[in-house]
Amino acid sequence: MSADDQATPALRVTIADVASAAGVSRATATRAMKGEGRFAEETRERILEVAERLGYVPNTMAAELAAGRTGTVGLMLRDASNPAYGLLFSRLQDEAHRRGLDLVTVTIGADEQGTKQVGALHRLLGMRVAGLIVATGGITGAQLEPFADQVPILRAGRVEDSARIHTAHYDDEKHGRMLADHVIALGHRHVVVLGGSPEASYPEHLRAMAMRETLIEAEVAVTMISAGARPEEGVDEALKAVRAGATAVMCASDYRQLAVMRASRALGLRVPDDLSVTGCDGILPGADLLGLTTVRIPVEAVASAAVETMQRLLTSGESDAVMRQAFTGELVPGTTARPI
Amino acid sequence: MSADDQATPALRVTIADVASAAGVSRATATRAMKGEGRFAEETRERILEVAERLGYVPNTMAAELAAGRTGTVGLMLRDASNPAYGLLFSRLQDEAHRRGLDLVTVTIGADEQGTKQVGALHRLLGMRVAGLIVATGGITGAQLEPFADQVPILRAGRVEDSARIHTAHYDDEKHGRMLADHVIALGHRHVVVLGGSPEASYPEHLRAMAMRETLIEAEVAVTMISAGARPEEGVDEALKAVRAGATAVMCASDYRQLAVMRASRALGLRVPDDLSVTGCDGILPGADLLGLTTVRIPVEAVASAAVETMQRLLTSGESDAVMRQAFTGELVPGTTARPI
DNA sequence: GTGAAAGCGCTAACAA
DNA sequence: TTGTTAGCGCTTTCAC
Repeated sequence: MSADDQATPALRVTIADVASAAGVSRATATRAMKGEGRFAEETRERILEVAERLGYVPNTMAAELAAGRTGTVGLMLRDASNPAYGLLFSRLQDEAHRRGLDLVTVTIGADEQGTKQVGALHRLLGMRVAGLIVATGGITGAQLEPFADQVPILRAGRVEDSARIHTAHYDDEKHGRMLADHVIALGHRHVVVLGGSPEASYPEHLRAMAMRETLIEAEVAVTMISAGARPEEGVDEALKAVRAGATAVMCASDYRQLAVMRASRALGLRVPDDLSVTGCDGILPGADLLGLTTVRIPVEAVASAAVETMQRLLTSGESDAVMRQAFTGELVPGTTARPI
Repeated sequence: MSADDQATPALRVTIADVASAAGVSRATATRAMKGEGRFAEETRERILEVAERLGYVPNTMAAELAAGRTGTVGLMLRDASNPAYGLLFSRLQDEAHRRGLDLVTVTIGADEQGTKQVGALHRLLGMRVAGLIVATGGITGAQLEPFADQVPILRAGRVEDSARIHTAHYDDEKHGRMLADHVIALGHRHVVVLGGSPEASYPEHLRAMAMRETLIEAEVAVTMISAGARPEEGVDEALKAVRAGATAVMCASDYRQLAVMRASRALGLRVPDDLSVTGCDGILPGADLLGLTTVRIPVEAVASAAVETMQRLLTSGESDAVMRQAFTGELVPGTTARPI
């Protein structure tokens, strides 16, 4: 039997084609293909072989529509060009793979206003995903909340204000404190804190506020600069403060730290001889070569907690208590900050 | 528990609910919602309002199943923890947004063997995506080809051997040549080329071979090292060659370059005083501060060509000629390579 | 301008 | 063990 008019797989092949080619009914074909229910092993092999030969690819939409459930978890991601998010994305995927969860991802440009974000949310909800992991600050808890009793929702990476949404996040405040303690221990008495405004980056804001508070408690003079999203913003102002006597610039992210180092170099200021600089994230490949003083955020821990929690929510009826898990990173002393 | 579930949006709301609440038929509701076909403007407003109030979220699976087509393009991505892929991902998303295409992404761990990769491919195909952009080397042209006449397929980032698959890729060979020319111009006469094996990274392999060829043509002595995927591999061997007289190490990626710099530092070798080092990618934030001598790959151009081409394939009947577009990056002289 | 009805491809009882 | 029969939620002619 080698009359192969079916040499090329066609996506139009339906289970009905497979069934009739194998001489069985659609129901039998379905059961055999997924190995559930009762069927003769011999039949199964024949069906599988026919399916293979015809290039049958099950239509997921139809399957899930009929079954009334989805096997996939939706992931809303922030711009992956930031290595911190890229790595989180990567680790979430790995962990999901390991646990047998399928992830489907949509991302939203950081610059978009609410509209697109909600559009992306609706696209995922429209797919009737079984769960939702949100790894972007662009969408608020309030926007998510209405759907929280339809599908388990977990925010990954940053804290969540809504009481009905689970989280696995970085302990941004603690990170801010760790860095501030380090700078204090180095003996700095006048420090610039350069962070994003709450709207630009809430995590950065949390870090910056924690730094500020910790520094003030230690009676260190603080110059606060709240900048926009672009890392270059506020750098000039920070260096102005340095010329006015500050000895260290604490940045709320590695990106800003790099911007400060760049600008310092351009002005002939040496790091750490003329000023100390710290960041936060510790994800950049090459951060070690630059000697960045920073905190390495616990991406792996957050990713695995996020996926693990999601899986639990999916299996055990979704009536669990709301999970809120914070993870602490590690101080990387580096060489961009030195004793005064 | 109160019996008031009208207030909370429910994913279970179907268009039938909306229709009956608005006192129309499902057909009318559909038309009004998408603004196609004939309907009274007044009716439309009423329906929209009801839908909003009920928290209606259209079931995408049902819609696309019924309509027999999908509005989304599938993206297969390689591990986004590599900033080069993270950035490509990000730019592809941006460009797709701009052009009104919806992207749904699946990624595959780099370590997986064919099985998972094919699984991911089938998941996308199962969703009956309208097109496919493949940005991972983990899946071969041969595996893709069978589906090429069902759905337009475009490979982004690296060259494709299959004659039926469109591409928008980096000109890896040219990049290799550009870097080699630079090193030759600096006067190096004995150079180590450190790249990945073809299996570990095909783009790296192409770059390394082009470097080798260019160097040899200029009668430069070349020591080739073909390493595995991990950037540390082959570094010791490269430095051994340096001690044996080589004056430059040309790496096929920035990652390897960083590894070489790290190891050099550990051994007390200074870059570029004791040896020159080059890389390739130029994507790392902070690459400028490290002064990496590299080629900045044209991620933006590839991303926008990829999406543009896909959109064209989607609109104009998919019988277009196969597109093959190569993009060249820019040499970044840096300070890690200096004249001998 | 609107509604009735016939599916899209698949799954899941329930019979046979 | 296998086939029959309803749908899943939505779109889309084609009458009204």
